[in-house]
Amino acid sequence: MDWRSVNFDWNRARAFLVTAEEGSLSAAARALEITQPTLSRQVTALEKELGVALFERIGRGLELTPNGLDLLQHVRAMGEAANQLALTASGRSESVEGHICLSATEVTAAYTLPPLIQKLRQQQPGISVEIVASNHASDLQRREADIALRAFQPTQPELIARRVGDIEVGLYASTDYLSAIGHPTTLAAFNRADYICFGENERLIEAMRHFGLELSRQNFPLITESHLVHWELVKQGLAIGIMPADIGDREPGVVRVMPERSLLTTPLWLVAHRELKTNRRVRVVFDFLAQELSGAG
Amino acid sequence: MDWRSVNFDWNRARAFLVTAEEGSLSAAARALEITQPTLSRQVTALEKELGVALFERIGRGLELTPNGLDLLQHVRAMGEAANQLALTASGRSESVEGHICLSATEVTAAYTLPPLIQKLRQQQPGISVEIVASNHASDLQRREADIALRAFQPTQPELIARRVGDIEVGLYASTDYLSAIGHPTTLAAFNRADYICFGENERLIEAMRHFGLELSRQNFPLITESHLVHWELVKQGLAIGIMPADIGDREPGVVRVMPERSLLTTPLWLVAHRELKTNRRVRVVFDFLAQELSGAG
DNA sequence: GCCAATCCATACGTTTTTGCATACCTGAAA
DNA sequence: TTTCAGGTATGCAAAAACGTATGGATTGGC
Repeated sequence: MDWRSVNFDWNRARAFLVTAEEGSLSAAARALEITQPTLSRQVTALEKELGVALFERIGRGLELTPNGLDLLQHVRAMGEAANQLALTASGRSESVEGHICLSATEVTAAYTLPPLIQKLRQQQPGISVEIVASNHASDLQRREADIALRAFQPTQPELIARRVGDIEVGLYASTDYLSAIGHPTTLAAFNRADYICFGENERLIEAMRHFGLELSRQNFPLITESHLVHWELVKQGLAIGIMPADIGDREPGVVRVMPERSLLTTPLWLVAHRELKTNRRVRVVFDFLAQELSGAG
Repeated sequence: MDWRSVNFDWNRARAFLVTAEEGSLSAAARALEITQPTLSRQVTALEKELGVALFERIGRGLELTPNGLDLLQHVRAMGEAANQLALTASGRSESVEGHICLSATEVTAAYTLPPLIQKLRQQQPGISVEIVASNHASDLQRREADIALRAFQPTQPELIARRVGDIEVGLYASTDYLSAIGHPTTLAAFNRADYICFGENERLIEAMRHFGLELSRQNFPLITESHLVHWELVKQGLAIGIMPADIGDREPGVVRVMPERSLLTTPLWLVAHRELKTNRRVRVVFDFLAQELSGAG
């Protein structure tokens, strides 16, 4: 075969890809963990090598030229393949020692995972753990994490999932707050309380309606995307919030609202990429978490 | 976005691809125009970086491991995208000076192209020309050539083609050979002559049958894939062969067999990749050849 | 309108990579 | 068995790429 057209510096293509996606040389250099002058030279060299201007230097930053935009789709394809290569290669590694990245919601990351990770690290001291605490689902396909804990079953066929239990979610308030609003006991009384909302969470409002509460926008004077900030607001007596029962019940100064009624039960899924499940280290951590969460749940 | 899984040395992936496809480090190094030790170190470094053994060093050469085979498909995808990148980038170049690669059959390359290229180089001294003389169609998609001359219309939509004339093909023999077989004049007499065959060319035999000749395997004692060797055999009086009329008629000592009858007329197409046609140099050469061949044909 | 922040390009010393020469190995043929 | 051809790995000097430091330029906020 003729390899002439493949025989250019592929690292320069990578430099072009990340620069275009990140929008600036500096940001791309940070992402690739190299310095900005190096990346600048790589991109310039690629432009010279191809004989095509990829970026227009305008003021503070770069802008893709029409030619650069045309060429970007091909380096994107290279990047996708490179990503798959790295993913599959990781899946072939049989080493238990090394790094693993877990993704979970803030609450799970803050309250459920720490004791499990402590136990894991006693059993497997060679494994270092990174926790991505995020309330949106990480993209396992792009390997933003190796293993994710999610409240829903993934639909993508390239992901494998195991249901490890159910989380009962309840309404919680500090005793101070309940005193301040006069120790309500009826649903009608709770309809006049303040609640904390997570952005535009329709599912949560629907669950509350099903619970029996008739809440309007005025019931949500506090909004935060951060579940941990939300929990602090609850603990400090600003409003009523929601929490997994096993966590909320452990919190002194906070009590469950109408504990005899169930607000919401959500499943808990362990998810990993199919390719990565062939990696021994991922398999070990996955099975460990599955056993611990199932046993505890 | 998270670029960690893309952040490995892409040149090492290229080294892996070409080594796997070529079958040995030495061959791959020749293809990439680098030295074998360099390539050896790149492949070794990739294996170490991924933590996966790609090749098994087995005696005289390398052999892909099962893991290497799995990973090969992804670097193949990277290579395809890299190829498209280079192709598209070349198409964006506006420089007239530079190199261009023409593909044609041996006969066309040897007899039709030389005067045209001479004229082209007088008009455009900055263009250097490479001729790929091959009797199978070069893969313009993989850029084995920039422009091809073909006897048929390509079907791939990514190729653009222009019909530049028709080639009349006739049967030719040396006067010495015709004397030796007794100056035959009838079809029946020519049925007892010797002919030269190009491998398994059904189309040619069908044309001869349509011409009126009833030939069997015994009529083809000489076989060669090389059209030029074939022509030498004709000139040196070993058998009857075929040739474009304008070339055959110019050859002293060789005459056309039954010139009043037409053996075959085949179109001549100029073909280029759609992406490359936006390259000014390719456009210049393409249009030059189209004009010259149309005017001459 | 000025200042701070951010970004890109260039200069120079250092690190990494490459090419050359060479040693070593295997498989086939004399 | 010896020899030879073709292939892979290692030592060392040259070349290329990289990081640090720095200058020039523009945007956004006060």
